[in-house]
Amino acid sequence: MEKYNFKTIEKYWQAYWDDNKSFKTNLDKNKKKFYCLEMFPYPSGKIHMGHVRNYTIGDVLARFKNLQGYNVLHPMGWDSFGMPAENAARQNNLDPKTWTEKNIKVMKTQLKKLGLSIDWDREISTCSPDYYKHQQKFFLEMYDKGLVYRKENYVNWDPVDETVLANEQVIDGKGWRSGAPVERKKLNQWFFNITKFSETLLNNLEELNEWPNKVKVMQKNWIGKSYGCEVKFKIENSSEIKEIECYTTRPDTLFGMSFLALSIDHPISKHYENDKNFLKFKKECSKTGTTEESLAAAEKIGFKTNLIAINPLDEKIKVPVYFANFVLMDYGLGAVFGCPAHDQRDLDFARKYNLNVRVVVAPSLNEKNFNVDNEAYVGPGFIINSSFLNNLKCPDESISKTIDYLEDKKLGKKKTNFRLKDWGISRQRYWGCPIPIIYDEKNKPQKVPDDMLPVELPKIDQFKTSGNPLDLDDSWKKIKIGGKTFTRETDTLDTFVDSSWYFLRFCSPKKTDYGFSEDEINYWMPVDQYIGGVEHAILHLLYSRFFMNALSFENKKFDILEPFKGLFTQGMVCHETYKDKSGNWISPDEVISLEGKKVLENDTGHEVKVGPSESMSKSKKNTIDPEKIINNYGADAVRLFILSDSPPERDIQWSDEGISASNKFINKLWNLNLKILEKIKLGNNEDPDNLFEKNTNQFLNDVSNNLLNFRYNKIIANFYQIYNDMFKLIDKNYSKKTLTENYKKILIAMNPVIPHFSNECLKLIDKNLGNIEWPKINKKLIEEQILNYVIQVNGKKRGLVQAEKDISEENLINLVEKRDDLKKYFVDKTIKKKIFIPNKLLNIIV
RNA sequence: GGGCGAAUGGCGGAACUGGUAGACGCGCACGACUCAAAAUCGUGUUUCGCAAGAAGUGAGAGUUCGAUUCUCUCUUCGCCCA
Repeated sequence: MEKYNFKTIEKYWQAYWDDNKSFKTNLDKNKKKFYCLEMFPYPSGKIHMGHVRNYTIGDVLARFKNLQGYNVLHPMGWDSFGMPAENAARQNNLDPKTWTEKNIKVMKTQLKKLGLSIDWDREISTCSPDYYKHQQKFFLEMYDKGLVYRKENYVNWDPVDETVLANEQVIDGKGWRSGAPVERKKLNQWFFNITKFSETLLNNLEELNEWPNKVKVMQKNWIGKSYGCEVKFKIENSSEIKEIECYTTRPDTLFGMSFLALSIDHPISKHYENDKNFLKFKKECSKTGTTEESLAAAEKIGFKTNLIAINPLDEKIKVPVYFANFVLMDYGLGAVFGCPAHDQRDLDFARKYNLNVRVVVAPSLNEKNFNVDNEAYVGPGFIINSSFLNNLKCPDESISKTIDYLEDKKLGKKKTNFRLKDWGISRQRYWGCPIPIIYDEKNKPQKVPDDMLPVELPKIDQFKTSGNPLDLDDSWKKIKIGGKTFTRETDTLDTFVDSSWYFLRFCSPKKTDYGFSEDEINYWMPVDQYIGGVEHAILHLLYSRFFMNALSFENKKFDILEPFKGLFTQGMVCHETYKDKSGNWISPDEVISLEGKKVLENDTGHEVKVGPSESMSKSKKNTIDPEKIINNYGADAVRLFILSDSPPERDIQWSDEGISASNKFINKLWNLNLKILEKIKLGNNEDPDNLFEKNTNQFLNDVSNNLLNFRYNKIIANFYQIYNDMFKLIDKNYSKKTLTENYKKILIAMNPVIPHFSNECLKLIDKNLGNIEWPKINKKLIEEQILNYVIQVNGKKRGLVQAEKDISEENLINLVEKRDDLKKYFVDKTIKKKIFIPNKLLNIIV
């Protein structure tokens, strides 16, 4: 058996595609376009298997659409701002730019080795001023439109590193690097007014019918539209504070209220600024993080004021007013009323401070003595103990009736509320896009003048261990315009901003005066198929959708507002995990498999504990380096395997057996190919049977269908099947014409998955092949003329009968009666009924 | 706690709108080639049974001539939100 020399052949074709710019795309209004985009990578150092999977899935689609004659846009770029670069710079004493650029170079070479059909002339990098200068323009445009504003907001502050932490950098309330308890700190920050589009972002989800439903559900929950009511509570005993307004989604439980709770940032807190105990309480609260999750986990604590609030529905119900750590200022009005019987949080609070618990909802009308102990009742039922609301069905009738009543009496008003908050975009970091704002002597923000854009990052040689370098660099920070001194904004933009419009930039990557050309956007957008990990299902996708709306707000720039027509979220790549005796993780490279199951440590020969397969991660050391695998088996084998074992939306197990099977298969294909070439050379004896042609068309049909439905694992099964078919048939004597035509079609159908192999084989058949096209399928050949009919007796399969297509019921029964092995099941019995499904089955009921 | 989804051989997974369960691959077993091994090729491989046959798609019910597929209840696992 001859070995397929993937090294030479893959190198040849990759150079060929590069030299000929085979995947270069231009706007061509006469051709139907297809925009295929995979989420662009963060240049962290080397590509990982997740990238391999993501980009292989996309590449198969792009190549398929190319063969189908579409004008395919398939670009690649780098999401190159972000914290890892700063961390690496600190560690290695260099600047983030150098580190990032080196990584990009390495990863680009690696991606090319995968044989991706990418138009590299459109390559972009978000950390390049050529990219972010347009982003700064967008920022200022949005500033002019009122979509950007500044306000004070809490951040996670690491007091040791003197830096702001992202939520994921806070682990158990402590900074991930310093280990110091994280504090809440108020900072002035910039915000995008994404909530202006809450309704649009929610409603437009409905038209996205090529998105996975689960992603739409997640976005819907994230936006979190709720219907409720703002209720006014009179304050009895204060000359300064007359009333407090609360937002609630459950006004029907008002009669069960036993306290009012305010956020510590509620305007009323100003009245307590001189109260030592309140300040102490506030400090206590600042110890819990800023996330909803950490607040939910934290103990509920309160600070009791002297205020007494009156229930608007019953003036006899008077309750104390607390400041509480679980009320957030940016949800609703920063004030809620507590109904302990029907809200777990309120119940915990009430038990702690010995407050009244009054049940106002019972599961059914015969349970009027229903009681709540330490578990709040939040289910449906009927209203009790609530005067005129009694017996209303909850929540169907009770909520709307209460709101009507409150509105009628001018005690409250109906209000829809969104969970979605405005997008805080300030980051106290160096390695990001500078915010194009300067402050005058009075600290008033001003736009950086247009002719001074882009605001570029200053070059830095060394990273101090703490603080933001931009803040420390006065030569950059201070700027003189027209004799006046200004101070630059030293925060940079959240990197999610960079990735919120990169898909637009790909349409006009070289345009210098603006971020994109409207003409090109209107041709290429929307992205027909977007492919990436489900971990970006909420933020990245929502922000991108917001950006389209924001850019076109008050000044229509393009025809479409939804950036991604189709979305596909691929699963992760997993691998077994290994630990040594002392419980340290061991990488697969250090583990050796002997006599089947026993797994030993390579160096020491010690036995290794094999753990469950988990998504590949550096911390668990269960990663496999794609470049090594490509070097050992070739890109085609890797592409084949990464698609073969599991449906692309599910997690896949990486296995040595798997990749080696793919490698073997390509070698088998190669040897079959040599045999076919020989047969083509010889072939002149006409074998009348057209099985080869029939199988070919069946194969084309299956592959086409599976390609369109993202059933890539089944495509690989189709490959194995057609190989098995060809292998069986190759000893027959087909004509040169039959062999050549059909084998070519098979190779073309394999081209999207194993492009190097396919191109090489096609070249061997026909040197002057030229452009290849997706073959037309002859459906007539696929339709069977002789079918296997299933014969059931009482619904149980008893055998098969071969008969011609479209046979009548009577004729089929005649055939069955001639078969002793089938006849025996019903011959002595009375036939009650016969069910005949044309071209499928016959069920005899006795 | 709420929402969404999944569960099929030793393993990854097939089965189009209810109509042959287990395609295809891995693994395993046996055989061929070889002094031998690797590689390669051939045969077999859901379970029980010598066989005829029976059972079988997480568990239990239901609808149906017929259910992996539809409905309900439960169990376990995954993801998202809290």
